[in-house]
Amino acid sequence: MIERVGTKIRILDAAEKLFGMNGFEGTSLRDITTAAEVNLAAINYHFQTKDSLIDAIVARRIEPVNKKRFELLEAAGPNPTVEEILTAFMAPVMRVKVDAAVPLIGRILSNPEMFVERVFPKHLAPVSQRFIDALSKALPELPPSELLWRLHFSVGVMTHTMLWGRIYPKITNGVCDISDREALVERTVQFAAAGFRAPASKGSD
Amino acid sequence: MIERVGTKIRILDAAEKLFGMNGFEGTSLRDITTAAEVNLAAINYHFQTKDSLIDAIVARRIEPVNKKRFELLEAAGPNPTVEEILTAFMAPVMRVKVDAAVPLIGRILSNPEMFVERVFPKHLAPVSQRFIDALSKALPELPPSELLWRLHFSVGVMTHTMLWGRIYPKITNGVCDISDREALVERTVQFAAAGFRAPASKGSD
DNA sequence: CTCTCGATCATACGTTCGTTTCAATCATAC
DNA sequence: GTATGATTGAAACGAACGTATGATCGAGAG
Repeated sequence: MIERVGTKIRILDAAEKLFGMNGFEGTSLRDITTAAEVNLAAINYHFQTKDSLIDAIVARRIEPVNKKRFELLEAAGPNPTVEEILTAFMAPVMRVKVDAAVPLIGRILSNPEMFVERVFPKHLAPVSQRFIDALSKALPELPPSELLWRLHFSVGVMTHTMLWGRIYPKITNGVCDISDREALVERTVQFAAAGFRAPASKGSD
Repeated sequence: MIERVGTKIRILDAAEKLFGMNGFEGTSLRDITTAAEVNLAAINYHFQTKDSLIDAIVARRIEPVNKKRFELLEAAGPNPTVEEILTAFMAPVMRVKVDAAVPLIGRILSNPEMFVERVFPKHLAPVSQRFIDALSKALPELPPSELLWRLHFSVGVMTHTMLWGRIYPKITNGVCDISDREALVERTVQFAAAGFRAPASKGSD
């Protein structure tokens, strides 16, 4: 007898993959149940609504990432460098094992409405404050608003890379492949850290 | 008698605004015709399909931006600096006058499927090659693949900023407002230019 | 005036969506 | 065995979607 993994997990796995590939609005519950080989009503039975399903999928991937972020920041000691802070912030995202989760995270982070209403308040507000504190300690001469801008820019670097990882090699003849995640972490951290160390722009307060 | 601007332009304006706010799939033709105060059938009469309407909207904003990009790159002379190249690449996007077009451009650039199939081949392939050439001339010691990665990162900085400009101040108590576009250009160029000048990562070929 | 033709109108078509219903099924406890 | 509560199944609901249709409007030409 074939070991059949539970319906709930089958739905989560299929939905994660399809949401990542086609977006949240571009994926119907029927797409998901067909891929998961479960009945249509199973989604509403286990997750009530489509939005709740999305929340469950998001939580399943973001919570371990945030845990790892704190661990890495902790492990870097009391006075981490910019590179160490950025690595702690970015690496757990980029190292996500499940390939299907990579474009999904990109979708989440490039969906402002969903993010600001449902993801940020629940999952990211405490994380970001902690990292802002660490960065301002590592870069005491950088004005706070400029620091926020640059953290914002760094999130853009990370998000764009995850969202486009599946697509970008197609328009560059194979360059910019994201399969080597460790090289990716090094590249993004190096780029963002150099940006953080640039002289503050004149306009900042 | 009130001067009524043509139906076609009313549709383009309303659709641009709504697509920017709610995304392409999150905006129905009925939303658009209601906002534009035109009949539902007017969209199909003037633009045939929703996809064609999207193409028309994209073209209306991207073409002038690309024209300006070439002009700025040209004006920087035969050997532009990294900052000049990045300014030529980013500033025309960020200086777009129509406020509604800013989140729209963010939507386009954060929609890989649409972008790789419809926007990139038609509007951006020649532009990107030109800027890649200029950058590799300004940074001859940087391996080509690393240069592509960093251009990719820079697009992420730009895209994320435009997409989140409307949202970000809400979660930072007003910081990171994009209304001062010139300051924004300076900030992003400074950040990205520093990233480009970082030493090449070990993994690059 | 009448004719013409692009533009606009109300309305409807067929499809797909998220969600609901209720009967059928399964595992477990008694 | 039977009873019970959780899960799955087939089918349908109303709503919203993109698109199509055919009548009507209105300005310019003759």
